[in-house]
Amino acid sequence: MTQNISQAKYSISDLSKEFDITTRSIRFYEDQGLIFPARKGQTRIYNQRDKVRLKLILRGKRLGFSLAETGRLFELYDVDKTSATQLNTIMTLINNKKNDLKQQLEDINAILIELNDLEDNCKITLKTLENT
Amino acid sequence: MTQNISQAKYSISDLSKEFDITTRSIRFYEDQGLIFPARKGQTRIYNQRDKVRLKLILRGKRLGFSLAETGRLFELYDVDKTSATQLNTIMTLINNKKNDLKQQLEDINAILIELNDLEDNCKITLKTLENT
DNA sequence: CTTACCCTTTACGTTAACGTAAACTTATTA
DNA sequence: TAATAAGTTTACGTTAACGTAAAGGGTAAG
Repeated sequence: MTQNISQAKYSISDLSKEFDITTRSIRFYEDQGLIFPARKGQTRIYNQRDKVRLKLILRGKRLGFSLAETGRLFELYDVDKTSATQLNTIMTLINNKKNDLKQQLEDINAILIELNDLEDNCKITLKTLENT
Repeated sequence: MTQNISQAKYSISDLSKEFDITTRSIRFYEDQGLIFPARKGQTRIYNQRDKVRLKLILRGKRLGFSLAETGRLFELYDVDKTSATQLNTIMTLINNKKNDLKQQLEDINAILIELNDLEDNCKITLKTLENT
């Protein structure tokens, strides 16, 4: 009783429009081993999994991750069939990444504070200008 | 009564060591107009202001800012002698940046949650391996 | 004086992440 | 059937952010 669970399928231009990136970029990510869409003939067919990966790739980019880094993060998700030593290696990687991200959180909060100060200064200066 | 307030001075290699970057990078940032150290002869002399800027440049990099973006942020700090319309433009820029950063905060929190899940899975798998 | 070290400028090389163009296949529409 | 649209591969071009090497000046120690 193998049900044909209807999986959503997308063309490359579908995803291109949805994520507002070029098809060139999408093919490039495949080239770098980050996604591996199915093929119908030679045409690429993307499914939900590919879509999620694209979303993660773009999120990574916003955070300044290289494609290689994002690729390594993807690998971390295939934890099955790994030995204890491998698991420990993975946990080290995870903790490194977490520390990076915590540093980024600090950075962002610092900049936000500065930007708020700047904004306040602008407002004050504006008030001053109005009173002339 | 012009006091000679003793300003700290640094050589390029001082800063290179302190921030763990190459002198090439430091000169490059100057090339891009992000810092403008004084000169003694043709040797660069850096002061506290330059040091702060370097710190900000590196923080920007950690957040995925391009040097050009960081440069634009630096310009925002010179708010003096600007007209009201300019101030409004600046405040728009500030708000755009703030929105970007808030998006990054969301991104980072999302990834941190995923990493924690991953870590939990690793731990569980490790426990399982121990019980064999 | 020369050796060593730190500084300088000039300039070509390198990597990541695509842009862009050429040349071609497949499918749909007029 | 011819044109249009969307897909493909191949491959050279581009930009940012430095790396790296060459060629040289300034000064302090041996």
